[in-house]
Amino acid sequence: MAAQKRLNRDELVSTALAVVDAEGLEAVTIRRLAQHHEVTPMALYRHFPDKEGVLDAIAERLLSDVRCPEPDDRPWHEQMHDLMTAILDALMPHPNAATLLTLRILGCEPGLDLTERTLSLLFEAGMTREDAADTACQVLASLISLVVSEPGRAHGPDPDAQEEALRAKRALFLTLSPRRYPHLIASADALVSCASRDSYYRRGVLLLVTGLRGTVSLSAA
Amino acid sequence: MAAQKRLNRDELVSTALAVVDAEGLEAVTIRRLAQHHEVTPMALYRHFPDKEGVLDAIAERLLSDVRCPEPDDRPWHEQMHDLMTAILDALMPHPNAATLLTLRILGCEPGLDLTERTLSLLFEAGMTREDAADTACQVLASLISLVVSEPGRAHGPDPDAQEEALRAKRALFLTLSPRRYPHLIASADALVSCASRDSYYRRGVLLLVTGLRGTVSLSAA
DNA sequence: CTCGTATACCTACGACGTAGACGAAAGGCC
DNA sequence: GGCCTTTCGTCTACGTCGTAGGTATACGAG
Repeated sequence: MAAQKRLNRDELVSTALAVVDAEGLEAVTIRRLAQHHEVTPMALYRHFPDKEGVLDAIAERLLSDVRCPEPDDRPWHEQMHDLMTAILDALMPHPNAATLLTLRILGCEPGLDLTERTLSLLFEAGMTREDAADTACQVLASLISLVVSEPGRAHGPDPDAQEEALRAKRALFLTLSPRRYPHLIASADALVSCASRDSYYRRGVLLLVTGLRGTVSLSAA
Repeated sequence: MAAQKRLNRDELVSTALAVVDAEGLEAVTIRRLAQHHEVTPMALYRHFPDKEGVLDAIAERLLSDVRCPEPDDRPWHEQMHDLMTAILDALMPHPNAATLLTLRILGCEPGLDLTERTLSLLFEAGMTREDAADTACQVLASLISLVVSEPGRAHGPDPDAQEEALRAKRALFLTLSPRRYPHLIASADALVSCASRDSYYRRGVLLLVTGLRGTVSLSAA
């Protein structure tokens, strides 16, 4: 890839992210990253404490990609909708890496910012401290899981293997007993690879926002 | 642990699950499982195709622990509520293992059963095939993520290290700028370890069910 | 008793994360 | 320029991992 003598942390993270996107999380190894930069594996330890540190940095990169909308004076749920959409926009291109975020949001600055913003909207909606905390965690986690488990994702070394895996999955669905799994077979296509990414994510956000509005208003009553 | 000559697949899975629960996913190695059963590492390959196979089996075990309630003639959303609660009850004791489920639900029988049941309730609610498929994925993924990212979880080799990690996180929160993170600091306690597990999960289910009812009724209108 | 099959064992390989000591180069200060 | 300190990449080496390939044993059916 790049052949400079002086390593650069940001570029290391970029190639790490590229590897995750192309071949999955388990393809990220210290040795491979070093090879990409034509450098000894141990060189990376000048820039990261250990491999965990590399993964942490990938997570932070993803979170810092979120273009968090500024607060305005629209109702909280509209702002929440936009915030959630912004988060999804940042994560969607990196479904393999998104898994990393689940336990790392509160461990880096951009993650803290996002959480703060989410909490502030939930407070605005009238939630208590505890409810807001629990709910913020769930909302953020749900967004991540929406990306991670988007139907149609497969983890393989290369695109060929991934397509192959999809075909296999589809074939496997056809072998199921129609008596036992009628609904599953009816929705088979949509389950193995979602019909429209766009509507999948729009439904996801809608479900959460609707849930929030509903629970808030009934606890206010 | 057990010192029998004849290995037993179910018991292997049980000790694997025990290891995950106690020390996290990365502590599960072929060699350790073999050691627990006083056997050569290669012996395990008579019972699992490879390490992935072991993880698959753990996932399947978790899913088969779900005590799926029988269909009855209450409204769909009440049945959905109970189904979700049943799933959470099965996953809650194994937060470390729950991560495995995200990409494995559709890969084993108990997972298919659960998905079928979820789909059937969503159809009953009036959803289309595509909507039901997308929504079922999201609901199941959200339940899993609810468990995986329950506030207060830490991953360490032993309970001491985990408690230590919690203390560290709490301390880190106190160093945050109150100007920049007012809401986050206000909810700090609940974020680092949730006040009441019970209400955390109840809120989680409520949020989803409310969201479902809301989106269904508005698409019907 | 015999023989096929299932099971466990042994040996060995390559990839991984990373500790520790070392050398070279960059940058600040006179 | 000359020097010194800090930074950064290199080298060597260790222990652990997953697992391929071949071998030994024990059991059940004929």
